[in-house]
Amino acid sequence: MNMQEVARRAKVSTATISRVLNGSSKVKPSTFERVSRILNELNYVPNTSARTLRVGKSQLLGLIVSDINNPFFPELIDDFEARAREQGIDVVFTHTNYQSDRLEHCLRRLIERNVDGIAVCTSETNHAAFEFAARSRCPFVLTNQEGLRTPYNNIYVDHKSGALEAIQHLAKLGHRSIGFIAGPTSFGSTRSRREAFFEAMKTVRLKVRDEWVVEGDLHMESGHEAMEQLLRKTPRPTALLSTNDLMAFGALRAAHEHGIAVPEEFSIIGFDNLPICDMVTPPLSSVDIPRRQIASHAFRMLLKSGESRLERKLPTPTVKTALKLRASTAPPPKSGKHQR
Amino acid sequence: MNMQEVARRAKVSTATISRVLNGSSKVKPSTFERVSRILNELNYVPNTSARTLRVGKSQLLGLIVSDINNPFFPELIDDFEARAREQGIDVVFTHTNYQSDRLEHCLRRLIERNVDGIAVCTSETNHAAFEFAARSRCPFVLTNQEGLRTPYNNIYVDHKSGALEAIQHLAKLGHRSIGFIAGPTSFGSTRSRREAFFEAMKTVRLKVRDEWVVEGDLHMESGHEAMEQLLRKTPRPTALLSTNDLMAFGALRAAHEHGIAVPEEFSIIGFDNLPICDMVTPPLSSVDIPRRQIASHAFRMLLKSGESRLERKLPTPTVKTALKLRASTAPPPKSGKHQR
DNA sequence: CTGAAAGCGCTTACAG
DNA sequence: CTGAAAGCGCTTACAG
Repeated sequence: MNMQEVARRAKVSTATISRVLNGSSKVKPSTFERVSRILNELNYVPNTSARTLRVGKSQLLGLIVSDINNPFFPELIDDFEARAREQGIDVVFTHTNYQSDRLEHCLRRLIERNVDGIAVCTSETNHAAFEFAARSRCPFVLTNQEGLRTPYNNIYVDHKSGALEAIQHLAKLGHRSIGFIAGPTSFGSTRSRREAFFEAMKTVRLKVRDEWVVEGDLHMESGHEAMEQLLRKTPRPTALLSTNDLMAFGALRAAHEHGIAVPEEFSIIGFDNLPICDMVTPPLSSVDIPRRQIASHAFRMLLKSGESRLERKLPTPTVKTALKLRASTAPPPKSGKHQR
Repeated sequence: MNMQEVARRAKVSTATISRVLNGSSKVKPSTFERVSRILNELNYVPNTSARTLRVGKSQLLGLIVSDINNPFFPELIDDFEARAREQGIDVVFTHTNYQSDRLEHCLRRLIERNVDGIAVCTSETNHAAFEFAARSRCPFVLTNQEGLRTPYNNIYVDHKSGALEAIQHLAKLGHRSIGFIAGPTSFGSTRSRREAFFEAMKTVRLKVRDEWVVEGDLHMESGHEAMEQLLRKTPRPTALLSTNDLMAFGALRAAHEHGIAVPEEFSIIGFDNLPICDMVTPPLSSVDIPRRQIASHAFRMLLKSGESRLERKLPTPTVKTALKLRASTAPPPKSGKHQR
């Protein structure tokens, strides 16, 4: 059932069918009415590929994330897709599994599909891939890939605001000995969280002890192990900030296993503010990354750089992180080591 | 940069370009070689819309889920997408937010895109929508929507095997008083979990007390409330099965707040086996729904019903559920009510 | 092994 | 307000 067929049955040209389909105002109301009815009766479904080929726009956006199994992403995807749907735009979704070489492949595939724009929400980076995308003229936007000065459309996530809030909160509770579970240095976002921690400690005039900075791989297990390491130190910290929530959950588990009560004997703050923070015991305080805001910015930027066909870079929005307080922090125990 | 342009530069026809692109064997090796090189130099990206229009197949599959924020779905999406990628197929992803009227809209949009098939992984049902899809001739497969006898391609999830394992496990530990947190009756999957619970109880010859069956809305908060209701009963159960993990987490939280130790004083088993089960305290035992298996079946069935253009229904695979034991169950306290 | 040509199903500038 | 016709960028049956 194509337009030809409909046109024959309605005794009009395909041009008129097309006009009715697209709600053109220059169709005589009675014709419009009649064609609409026939369209419905025939259960006509237009062919988007033909339309895309003709018009050059697909009403499709691409969304690339690192890892759909990471609970950080669903809300971001949700928000992006909801905004797209409002505008009658579909979303092709793909993920790289943190492999930067897959990024180029993903971009290419999306560009072949004539997507109108691509949001790249990955931890890993691949400049060759970005250059390729730029050459193709397909609008794209990076989230938290780069600092403020990059040639590409970009959204900047300010990790400092949230890290400072977290450290200030701990300091105000009386903590002087604060550890950090760091992430791999290969990702921009984990690097900037590390820097944010150091800077915040400086701001509140607390000394960072190198042996209290332990590196994990972002998974829960490595947080568990990092916590065990921290607990073996003498002296040991009375609180910690973790690069992400998953590792903080591991730390929570380790504390529990060692009979250390959180928050009474040890305070923990995560990073990400995953929905699961409400489900663990105690509920985990965490620095929120405003994923929905990020998604909305990305969507708007793609829309804008698509419509205006403009080549120049759009202004880079900055989104702030902020501490979401739950129940995993308290004043430090009276005299750390001798407790119990 | 289209094929015309490449053809001119390579001094061959577009037919030859197309053959090289598609790896046809009937091209003279030297020509193949030369054209390939030029293709690379020119950074040519084929136009998939044109190809789809011409060939009638899009190398695109649609995937519809109810709710991406539900941690049940990411693994399913992951598996489906991974299999698609292996075959050079992209996935358009969309979700209904549990609104059955959105289902038809989603299907229509995917069909307009000429997707080669659609996997419908939703809780809600909409028969009008399925009929519409069937009329369109676009292959689609439902997961756990229907029983074994339906005109549509379908994957059957056997909740009984897992529920029985769970109840048998509790019975073997010595539990005689087992409650159930039910889900809404509007979803097929929650209905069949309820039936599976009743049947399992019958099998182990335990009586179900109506006042120990409490209904929730699948969210954590309602599990919390359900648990509080159960704890107020006299006599009260010593264990419970929950229709899903999220509500079981709520129950866990409620127990904790009321100073009831899980599993020493109360055993809890969930349904879904979400990755988060490992992150709560104590780790939650849960009936696993083999989502990756479901996704794989769905993918294979779409591939098959696409290639053979066959109209008849494919055989319905059955996937079994099974208990995944963690740490949230133990023998009941010696004398339930008088404990402590 | 290669090319000329038709045609997939739309939209739109143009003419009336 | 409506239609005839061109053309978007591919693939493929056909001819050579």
